[in-house]
Amino acid sequence: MTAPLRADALRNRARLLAAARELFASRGLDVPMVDIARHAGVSNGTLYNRFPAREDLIEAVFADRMEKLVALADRALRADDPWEGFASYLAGACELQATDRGFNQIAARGMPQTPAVRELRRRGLAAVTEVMARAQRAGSLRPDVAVDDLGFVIWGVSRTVEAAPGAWRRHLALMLDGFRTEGAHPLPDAEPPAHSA
Amino acid sequence: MTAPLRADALRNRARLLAAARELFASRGLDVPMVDIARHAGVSNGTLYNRFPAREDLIEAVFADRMEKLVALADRALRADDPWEGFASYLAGACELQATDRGFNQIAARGMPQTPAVRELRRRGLAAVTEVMARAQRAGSLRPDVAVDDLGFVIWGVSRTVEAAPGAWRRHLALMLDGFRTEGAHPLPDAEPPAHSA
DNA sequence: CCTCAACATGACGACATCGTCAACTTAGGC
DNA sequence: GCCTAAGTTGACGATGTCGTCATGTTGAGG
Repeated sequence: MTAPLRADALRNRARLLAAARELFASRGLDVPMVDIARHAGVSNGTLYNRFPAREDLIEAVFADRMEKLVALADRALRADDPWEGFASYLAGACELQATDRGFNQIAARGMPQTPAVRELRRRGLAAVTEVMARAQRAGSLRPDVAVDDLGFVIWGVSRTVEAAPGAWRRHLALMLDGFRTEGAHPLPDAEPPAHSA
Repeated sequence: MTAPLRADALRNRARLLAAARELFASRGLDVPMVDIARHAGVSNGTLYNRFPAREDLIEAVFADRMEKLVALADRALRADDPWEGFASYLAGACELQATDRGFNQIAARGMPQTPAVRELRRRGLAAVTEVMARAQRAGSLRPDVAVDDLGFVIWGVSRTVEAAPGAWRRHLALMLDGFRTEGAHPLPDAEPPAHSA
C-alpha cells in the first residue's frame, strides 16, 4: 500500500526524528513544530509531509524508549534478589524520566494510543506484573499492591523531576519503603487507577 | 498611599475575584484573562485595571487557601496522636489539591513570591516542622526526613490528581507508609529540595 | 538525457491570547 | 445638579503557533 519513500525523503525523515528526539528531550513535547523542522534543516512543510500530526512524531520518537522499558522489566525479572529487581526497574524508569523531559511528560500524559504502542505496553505490563509477583512471593513486596500502583511512583517522580531535578532518587527511596511488606499498613479500598504509559 | 477604591470598582473587584476563584478551580491557572473578565461580567480592561498581572489575581485568590493550610498545621499540632496529626495534615493538603485544579497547580509550581505570601509560608513551615518533630519524638515518623521531603507527597499527589482524580488517597497511604519509622531503610544522601508552596 | 511523480519550500490565512489606550460613563464631593 | 477624577469599555496591534497550498526542485526509471 504505502509506496516506499524516495532517498531524500528518507534522509529528511531521519533528520526530523533526530531533531525531534533532541528537542523533545530538552524542551518538552510542546516545542513548536517549526522549531523541530528548522533544527532538522528542513521546512515546516516537509515536517508535515512526513508526520501529519505531532502525535505521529511522538510515537516514532518514543517507541524505542518504551522498548527500553520492556527490556528493563525483562532484566529485572532475572535479577538475583526479587526486591532488587523490582527496585531497579523503577529506578531505571525514573532515570529515563529524569533524563528526557519529553519522556517525562509522556509518563504523565500517556503515549498516543496506536496498535504498536498498545502491544508494547501489553508486553511491558506483563513483565512488570511478573516482577512484582516474584517480589511478593519472596515476601519483600507488600501483597496488597498491583501494577497500577506503580503509576503513583511514575507520576510522582514525574512531577518531582520538574520541580527539583536532583531529588528524584530520594523520592523514589521513600516510595519504595512504602511498597515494602515490612511496616505496611492497610490501604484504603479505593480503586487503583489504570495508567497509560 | 493607595487611594481607596470607588464603590463600583470595589464591587467589580469582588466579582473578579469570585470569577477567578471559580475558573481557576475548574479550568486551572492558565484560563484566559478575558474569560475571567467576562465571567465576572466586566471587560478585560477592568480586569487589567484591578490586577495588572495574572500573578496578582492568583495571589489574591489563593492567599486564603494558604491560610487554611496553616490552620490545618496548627490543628495537626494539637492532635492526640502525633502521627495522626501528621497524616491528617497531609490528607487535608491533598484534599485541597484534589478539590481545586488551580490550587493543585500552585502546589506544583509554587505561589508567586510576595512578602505576604512569604510570611504565610514561613508560619506554615514552622508549624509543619513542629508537627513532624513531634511525630518523630513519638517514634512514629522516621527520623531521617524533614519538611522539604513533604514536597514529594505534594508534588506526587499533584500529578496523581490530574491523572486519576479518585486515586490520591491510595497514593497518599502508600507514601505515608514510606514515612513511617517502622520498616524504614536508609535514604540516599541526596539533597532534599526546597519547595515553594 | 528526459520526464514526471514525488518531494521540498516558505509565504500565508486562521486562530488564540495578550496587554494597551482613546473615548466614554459614572460616583461622589461640593 | 455639576464637575471632575476615577472607572469602564472594547477595539486594536503585537505575538506566537498551526496547518495548507501554489510553486519550484529533484530523484530515479525508461
